[in-house]
Amino acid sequence: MKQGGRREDLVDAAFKEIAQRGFEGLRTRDVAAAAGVNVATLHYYFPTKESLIRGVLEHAMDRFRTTLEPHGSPADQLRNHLRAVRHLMTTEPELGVVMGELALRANRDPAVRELHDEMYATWQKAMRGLLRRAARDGKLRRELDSDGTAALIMGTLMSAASSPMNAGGRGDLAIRQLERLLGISGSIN
Amino acid sequence: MKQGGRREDLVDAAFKEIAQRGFEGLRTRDVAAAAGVNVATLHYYFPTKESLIRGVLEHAMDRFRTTLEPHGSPADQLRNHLRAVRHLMTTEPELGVVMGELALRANRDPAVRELHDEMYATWQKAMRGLLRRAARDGKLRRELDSDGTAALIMGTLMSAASSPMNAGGRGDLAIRQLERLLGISGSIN
Amino acid sequence: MKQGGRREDLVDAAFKEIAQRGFEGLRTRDVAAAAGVNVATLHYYFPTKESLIRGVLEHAMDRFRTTLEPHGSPADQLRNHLRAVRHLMTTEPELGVVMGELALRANRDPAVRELHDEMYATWQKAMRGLLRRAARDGKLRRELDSDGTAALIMGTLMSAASSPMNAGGRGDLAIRQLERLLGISGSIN
Amino acid sequence: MKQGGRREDLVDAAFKEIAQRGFEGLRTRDVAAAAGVNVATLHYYFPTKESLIRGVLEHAMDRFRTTLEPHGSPADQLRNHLRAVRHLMTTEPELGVVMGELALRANRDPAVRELHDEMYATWQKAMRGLLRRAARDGKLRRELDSDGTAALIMGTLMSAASSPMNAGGRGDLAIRQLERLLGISGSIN
DNA sequence: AATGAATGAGAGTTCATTCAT
DNA sequence: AATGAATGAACTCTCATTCAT
Repeated sequence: MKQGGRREDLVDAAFKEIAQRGFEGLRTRDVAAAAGVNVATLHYYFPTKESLIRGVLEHAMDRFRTTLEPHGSPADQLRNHLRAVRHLMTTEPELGVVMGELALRANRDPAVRELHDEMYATWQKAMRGLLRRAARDGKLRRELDSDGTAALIMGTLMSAASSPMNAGGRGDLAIRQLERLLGISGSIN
Repeated sequence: MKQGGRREDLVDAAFKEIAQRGFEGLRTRDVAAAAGVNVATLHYYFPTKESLIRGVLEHAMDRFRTTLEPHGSPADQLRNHLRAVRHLMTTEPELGVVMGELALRANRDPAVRELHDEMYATWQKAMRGLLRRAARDGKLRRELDSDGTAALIMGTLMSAASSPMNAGGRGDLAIRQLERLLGISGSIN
Repeated sequence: MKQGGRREDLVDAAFKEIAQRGFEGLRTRDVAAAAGVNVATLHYYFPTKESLIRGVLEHAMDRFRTTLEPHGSPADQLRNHLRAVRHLMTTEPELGVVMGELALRANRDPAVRELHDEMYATWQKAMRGLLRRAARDGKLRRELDSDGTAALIMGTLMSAASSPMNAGGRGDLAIRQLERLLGISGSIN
Repeated sequence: MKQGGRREDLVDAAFKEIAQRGFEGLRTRDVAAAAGVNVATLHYYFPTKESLIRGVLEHAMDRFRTTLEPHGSPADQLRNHLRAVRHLMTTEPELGVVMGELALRANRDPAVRELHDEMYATWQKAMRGLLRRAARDGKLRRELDSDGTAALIMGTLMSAASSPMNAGGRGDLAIRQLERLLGISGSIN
């Protein structure tokens, strides 16, 4: 599963570090140590700490994108999407935390902001497409075909993924309720 | 509007600093300077940086609590509550960011975690009370009287308040849509 | 026994502090606290830390001088003197430590050096007087009537009083042996 | 004479600094500067100030041990030992001062205490061995074969080495007198 | 490609001292 | 005579970064 590659190792280590201690507690030395190399080696691959962080964010977003890529039967995609997040929250709680850190950082770091907005735009477009198609198929009430619903879903998912309110299993209450409200709380579960 | 008090000044300054640069960028020296005092003075009031942060968080949560305290006509309380957040997001975007930082930090700092959970529990209790009474009054569909709805509302509000997705005015799309879904998108707007 | 007096209280507190933590660990705040007053009050009585230290040293030397003042029967004075130190070591081990600190500090602080030398000179004069008179009375071998013996006695006493080698009761071994060597290990014990 | 090695340089510099200003006046920056490196470099070798101090103490005790290691003809060892200290006092007065600081610090710092006691025990054992053998050879009065004499010698030596009473050449008065009393004031001088 | 050693620029914290009251 | 509040200067320690090897 792992195929080495110093760069990847370093990004992985940094990812875990951020998930555990936040940007606040991110130390190049710790990352290097966790990856089993010298700090100087880290700087060979990532000239600055910022560049390392950028690497982590790209990686995190890739992971997010990949996992959430709608797939499966055409009409169930929306349902699947939400379910995928519920699943992700359990399997990889770290990802949620890192996404949260990313979101917060986007507020003040223009470079991160750009990454964030790009990802958000992509997501939103996909989301809207799904909603529209679902509505057209009669699987969704007409009035839900909107940017508002996309925003609501995305907000709920993000907060579910990153907030400590959701630790301890009761995390997906909100998502489930949203599914019910949207009328897509599929039989398949 | 301002009534002095070094302690308050320092907390205010730290609050703004966190909102602007995150915990990551919080520097005692900058806080002190912003409050117009020497660093040593800061440490006279707050022995450690951690204690200053705690001060800020308590302050932030107080502010949040106060603002969101449901008031006004009895049946409209829920509506008012949501509206208050929408309003808060515009007036004081900083508060949202700080709450976001708080939430993230709660994931790794037990002391913060405690503060967070306490606030969350209080809020949830209030929320559920509101939902129940609204349902009893016939203003809300029966099936919405639940923990899930409370979680959904709170998640949406939090994410609306702290995420950069919502900057630039389109922030309250999600909340509005939620109101519509709940059937409380009151004529009063 | 205690008749108040802020100055004395402060000196006492500082003395104890030095005995416990050395000059290295002496903090004006701690001294003030131990004396039950504010730091500013301490500075009212002692404008600088140095002046407080000076006060402590004078106090310590007074205590040393007083205790060791040869008294009692004329010929036994020497014996009594040594015995007094042995006694002092048990009763007030703190005094020894402080005298040790004083001696060390004298190496680099001219003001302390002056105090130290003055005390040393006085002591040495008294010592020599004692030795001479004891020798004249036939209580001491002639060849011991010298500066060397005085130096030996004083060195032994000082080291016995301040060195951790002597903690735990086995401290006065050296003094006893010295008494035997000098032939004054009196029947009175 | 000097063979480099940053660690050694730093220890040397710290040693001199302590001799000159005491623990009280020991500043990492000064030590680093004296060794010609940045403070951060000092912390590269010694993570904390305490660890640097420990390094210095070990070094000092090594130096002490080495110098005082009894060598030369078997019966003269005792004499040589005392003479070596007299010599050391003139050649390296700093060592005495540092040993004094060490002794004082041992009173309150358990780690230092351990070092001190260990060295003391070693020394005492060697001393007693010497005394016994000298007595057996008939070079020493029988009644001197004791822990008391060992303690007396050691106390005298320590105080001679570290006390300001001994500055200015008249330092070895006490040792000489002790030699005379013990009857070992050898013709060799 | 990798590292041990080194560093400049801070960071948080401490402390003797001052001053208005 | 006493204090709470304030400060400048300094201290130890940290960290991203560089560089010779």
